[in-house]
This record gives sequence, C-alpha cells and structure tokens, in this order.
Amino acid sequence: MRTHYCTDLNENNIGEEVRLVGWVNSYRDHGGVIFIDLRDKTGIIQLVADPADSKEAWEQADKVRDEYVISIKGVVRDRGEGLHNPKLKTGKIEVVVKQMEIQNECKVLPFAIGDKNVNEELRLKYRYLDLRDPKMFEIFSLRSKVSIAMRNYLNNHGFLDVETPVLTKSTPEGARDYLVPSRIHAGEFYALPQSPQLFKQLLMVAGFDRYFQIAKCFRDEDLRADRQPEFTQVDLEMSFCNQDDVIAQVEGMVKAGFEAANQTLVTPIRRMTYHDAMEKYGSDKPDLRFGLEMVDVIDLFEDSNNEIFANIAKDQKRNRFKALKVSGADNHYSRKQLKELESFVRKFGAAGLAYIQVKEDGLKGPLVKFMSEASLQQLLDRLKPEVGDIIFFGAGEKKVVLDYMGRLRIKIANDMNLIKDGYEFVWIVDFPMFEADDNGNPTPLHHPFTMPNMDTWDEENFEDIKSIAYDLVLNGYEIGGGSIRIHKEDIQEKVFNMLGITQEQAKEKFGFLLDALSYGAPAHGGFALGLDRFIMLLSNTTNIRDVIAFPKTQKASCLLTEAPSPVEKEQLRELHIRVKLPQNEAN
RNA sequence: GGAGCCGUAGUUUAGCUGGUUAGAAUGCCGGCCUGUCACGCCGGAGGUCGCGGGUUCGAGUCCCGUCGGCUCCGCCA
Repeated sequence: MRTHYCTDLNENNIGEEVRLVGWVNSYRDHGGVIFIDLRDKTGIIQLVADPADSKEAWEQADKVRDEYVISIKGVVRDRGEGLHNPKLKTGKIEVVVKQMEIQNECKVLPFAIGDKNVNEELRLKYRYLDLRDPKMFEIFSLRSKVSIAMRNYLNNHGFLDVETPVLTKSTPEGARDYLVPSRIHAGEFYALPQSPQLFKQLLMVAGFDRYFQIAKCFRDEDLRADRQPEFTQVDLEMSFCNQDDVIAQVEGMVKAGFEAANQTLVTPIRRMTYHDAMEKYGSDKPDLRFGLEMVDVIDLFEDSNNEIFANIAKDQKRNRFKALKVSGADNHYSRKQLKELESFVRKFGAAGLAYIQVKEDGLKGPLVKFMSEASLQQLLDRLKPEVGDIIFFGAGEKKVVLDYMGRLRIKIANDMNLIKDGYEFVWIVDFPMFEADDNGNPTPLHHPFTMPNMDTWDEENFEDIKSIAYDLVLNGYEIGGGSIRIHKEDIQEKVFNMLGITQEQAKEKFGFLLDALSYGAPAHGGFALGLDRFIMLLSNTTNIRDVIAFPKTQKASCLLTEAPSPVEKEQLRELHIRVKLPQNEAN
C-alpha cells in the first residue's frame, strides 16, 4: 500500500515515484494549487496537488478535509529556493500528487488533534483522537522501548517470564480487592490480584530461581494523579539472595530502562535509611532534587520559658522540634503568604507555624523571646542563617510534625522554584517491620511475609524492629519496593504472634503459602517496579493518565467505553447475584 | 467518607452589583484566491448557559439539590 512512511523521505528520494498513506493533518487551498500536510506515526510531509500535474488528483484534493484518510501516488521534488520549511523534518521536499484516493472521510472533530487545552473529559471520551497526537505516540513509543529494555535485561540475567493468575483468591490484608463472581460456585468470588506476590514466592519454592513478569495489578482504592485502579508492575523475585543482590539486579534493570529512554543513570544508587528520610525530609519518599533538610532543635527548647515548648522538649522520643532554614525566603514570602503557609500546615495537624525571620537588625519572630540567649546562639551555630532567611519550626508529636514539615518543605520548594531538573534516585532501606495502628497494636508496614531483621527483634518494643525491605524512590515518588521474604516457619510464627494472628487464622488465610514454605523453601526476595509511574516521570508529566492508553477517571470509570455499566438480569441470575442499591432500589 | 476548583456555540472562553437579541477567537459551511505551511480575503450557519428545583416582575448570574471532570485529605499491606 505504501512505499515509505512520511518522514522516511528526504532529498535523496528526489525524482522517485512514491506511494504514501495517512491522515490529512491540514490542507491549504489556494484556489489553484492545494497543499496537504500528510501525517502518519512518523510525522508530516507536504503534498502538492496542482491541476497542471493531474486534474483528477487535484479534484480529489479539493474534497479533502482534516483527518481524512488518503492514499496517494506522487513524485518527490525539491521545494525550491526560499520555500523550505525548517520546522518540518521533511521541510526541504514535497510530493507532487499524481493520483489520490480518499480512503475514508472524517466527521467534524470534537476537538483539534493535539490541542491539550481541551477538557481532559472530552479527550478521554475520544481517546483514540487524543492518541493521534504525535506527542502521545512518543510517550507510548518510549513506554514500549523502556519496558522491552527492562524485559531484555531480566531475560539476560536468568529471570524467567511466568504468567500468574488474574482470577485468584481474595486476601483480607492490604488494599480493597476487585471481586469477580463465580458462576459455578454460587456465592463465591475470585479477586483480581493486587500484585502477584504470593505466586512469585511459590515459584521460588518451585525452584525456578529467578522470575519476572510485567503484570497488571488491581486495587479498588480511591484514585490520585499518580494512581489508577489497574496499573502495571515489573515484578521480579529471586532465590538465594540478600538485599544487595536484589538491589543490584533492580539497578541493572532500571538502568537499562533509563538508557532506552536516552537518559544516563549512575549506579549504585545512593541509599538512605527510613529513619533518616523521615527525620530529614519528613517522608519515606523524599524528593532529593532540592535541599531544605530539617534540623533537630528539640534540645534547644528544654530551657524554654514557654511551657508548651518546654513540655514538648521533655519527651524527645515521642516528640519532635524541627527547624527548616529557607534561604532568601524573607524576600519571597509576604506576611500574608506566611499566614497561608501556616494554614497549609494546619490542614495536616499542625497547631501553628512558628518562624524566625533573619533581618539586618537581628532575629524577628515570636519564638525568639521563648529561647534563652545560649539556646539562640546554638541555633545560629547549628543553622548558620543569613540575612533574608526564614527559619520555620514545627513542634509536637513526632509523626505529625515530620509529616507536615515534610509537606511544607515540598510546598516551599515549589513556591520558590527550588526544584532542579533531572532525576534523583534513592533507595530507602531499614523500614520498620511494624507500626502501631489506632489502638497501638502492631500492623505490618509492608506485608507479614517480609523478613524481619532478627538482630533488631524486640518483643517489648515492636516499633523498633526493622525489616529487610527497600523502596526505590525517584523525584519524590515511590516507584517500586520489595523485600526479602520469610522462608522459615519459626520466624513466620513469631511475626504472626506479634500481629495477634492465631495459627488457625494464619492457616485459613495463607495456608497454601505456609504449606509451601514447609517443603524446602529457599531464601528468597524480590521487587516490583511501578511501570506507569516510572514512565510518567520519564515523560516529564505529573499525571499517570498521560502514560496509560485508556485510563480511568477519578471515579474509576472509562469515559470511552462507559465502564462500569449495569448488566442484563440474566447475567446476574447466572452469577447468583442480586443488586441492592443504597436507596433501596432493587434491580 | 471529606475539602477545594471547574461545567456557557464543535472547541477555548467573555459575560460586572440579576435587566434588551448571550459576545469573541478558533473550528465548520459557501464564495474568491497557483507557493502556502497558524495561508489570506468576503459571507453564513451554529447556544437545552451540565441537569432539577427555588427566590424574583425577570436567573448564565443568587440559593438548594444533583450529575460529571480535576486536585488534595482519609484510603492505597
């Protein structure tokens, strides 16, 4: 049908007869001569229809409108002196049309192809038109290259691509499951996998040694700009490994993907403990494209004449007093804007936002009078502020302070444009094994099959127990995570005990896994990379929908297919399902 | 579950303290035009102001509800 793609042609083809097919990107009718920009996935080339060359072709060209599909036969020629268009890759040449066939017409478009000012709602309804934009093709071309490169890396390193079930068993832990009713088993349900976690561990027990899969995962939780209900993980698992072995393979894989995107990644990627990330950046996924590290100043308020501050400083295990020095902030933030920063942190539980402005004539701010001379001097020594800086303070319960100060740090970096271009990877390691739930009971931070660091095992202080888990963070996004798994029954029992899970409960919930571990399970561990987020960052967008061909809206519907939708009564009957809507309307 | 922002020709939008026929740009249709590439010039058509109620002599505008989209909090082992 075609001899070339549009941008395959260049000056070397001058004089050649070619056949091209594609879409009419635009046309310019000059009464006599008609110009058509023909587009395919590679780009654009200009066609010229001149009645002097072919009356019939010109008559066809006269009928052409935007986004018509046409095929042409023509001859490549130089555009001539002064007529080159440097904006086009093919701007030096054009194709003189000898024959033209309109293969398909196009209705008036709901929006101009490539117009990103249009409502996303409309673009999603006509996603196939939105995807015609060459910029969109570029994203999916990148996604394809990156994922193939990572696949190849894993293949070359002994990882076997194995598919695991999509119809599987609901597990009570973790995110809400998407359920699929069983026709054959009345009243029973499959769950779509939140990840292939348990299956990949079983493959290790099976002795496959190294597994990977580019797997769709499903979580029925509320959406965000970087979260879709179905998403893709590059999932991997390996046997007879420790944390460094897994990290080395992941770094190799990510590097391969990165290089496929024409980026360079220097390995090894730096590592930071969970503790340091929380204390310095107030987040377990710190954005390291800018500084603004928090500094501990709780000791400087032990002698404060303010009762509240002095009290906070008394319990240095449970409380925090953090300082965030922002260079030049005094010139950037007005009084009113500083108030706005305060109401920003209040949303995250802050009682207020104290700050000290460093002026020509000294320190200004309510906190100054609550500090002793000696403490103030120590503060200056510790932070070394300069005139024009503002030091922000967060004080109170550890978890709350770290959270809102971490958010403040990011907000200020955005406000003051402190975020550098580029990619900053970091491994977060030494995660706590457990955290306290609302009632103060231990719950797993990762999942209950994560290997605890037994050197830190402490029945009395479960919050101090570390796990052998690691997250990969890029520019403030968690792009993946993994762990070494428990492969011994006695340790697994200890963990279940800690979680208050009885043997019967464990057997009922995860019996098949525990069984498997008792038949000669090798030490093993793995990792899963969030492919969508990774591609999102490589595509320089902050919206995961941009890198998913047919994404869902925030209410998890597909505007193109209108899924989800009601189904026929007969379908429900076969599935033994009766629908009961909240308003008491029966279906 | 909660908070905020948004919804007006095909599209992007203007529309003030409620007041004649809801205005513009672009797209679309028709005419003219042989070197444009955001082609140009002339003319024309095109609006349930998301939907439903209410207040009012009168609602795109005010109030209540509802639907949809986006961002965030909760949630996401």
